[in-house]
Amino acid sequence: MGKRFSTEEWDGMPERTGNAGHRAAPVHTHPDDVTLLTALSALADPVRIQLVRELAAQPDWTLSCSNFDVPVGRAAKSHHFTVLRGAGLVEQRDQGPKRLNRLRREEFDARFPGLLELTLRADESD
Amino acid sequence: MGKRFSTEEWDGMPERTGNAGHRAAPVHTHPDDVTLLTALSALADPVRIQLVRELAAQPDWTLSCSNFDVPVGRAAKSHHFTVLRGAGLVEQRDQGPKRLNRLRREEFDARFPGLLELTLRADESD
DNA sequence: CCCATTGTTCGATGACCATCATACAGTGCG
DNA sequence: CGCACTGTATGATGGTCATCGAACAATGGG
Repeated sequence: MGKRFSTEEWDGMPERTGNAGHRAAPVHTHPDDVTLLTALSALADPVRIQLVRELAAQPDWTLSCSNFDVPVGRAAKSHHFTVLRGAGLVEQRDQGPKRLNRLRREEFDARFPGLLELTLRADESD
Repeated sequence: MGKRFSTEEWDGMPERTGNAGHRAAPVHTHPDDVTLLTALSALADPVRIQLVRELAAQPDWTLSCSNFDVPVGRAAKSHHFTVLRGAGLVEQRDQGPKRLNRLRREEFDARFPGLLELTLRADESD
């Protein structure tokens, strides 16, 4: 399992570290490189729990950041996605001006078995 | 300076909730009444992770608070135990001047399956 | 080539939290 | 009783973090 990015064929892309345009590619952290403390801290926030749940409720690569309905502004939302990437929970891919998201289910669950399932359980009020 | 309990007030108190002495019984929260956010927040702290692990490494009711080896003073340690009780992770029982501890394995695991096991896994550096 | 959309960065701000030192209280023992 | 031990409460402090507004940048469409 050497590949960390889904090296798909989103357009004829040159090198660029898997980035099609001139934009700085988002910094990702593989779950294997994530600490338990980091993972728990990332999920110990109501907004981020919400983001993860909304993300899990839709197919991969269908939601851009602006599509998430959380009660914070753009800046804070961007910050939360940075945290989620740093915890190995979310992968992002640029498509045009948008940044599409994917929940790293398998990888994260392999590193922290059960944690994601626990977070996605429906019977949680807050 | 704040309000302090006088011995007289407490001498008149009825119902000491299963407490043998005159000391205020520790406030417990059952895991069923605990929010996922609360549980994750409680475990998203290096000192508390350490406390839970040390607690899990010994038989129930064998460790008093002072027996735990964490790099904080008594006051902070007491605070951490309050948080752990509030998250349904720890149960405490007074015995003499000491306060003995027990990890609520079954109950907590029933409420948050896998979370405790995840925390107790040995291959975690920080 | 302008421009709306999307997302990031930056500085500031306020809230929360972990920690400490200190004072206080309960317990049991000599 | 007096004392050592154990844990809690209080108030202060410093640090981290979530949030915002505003400025900036990238992208693609008219």
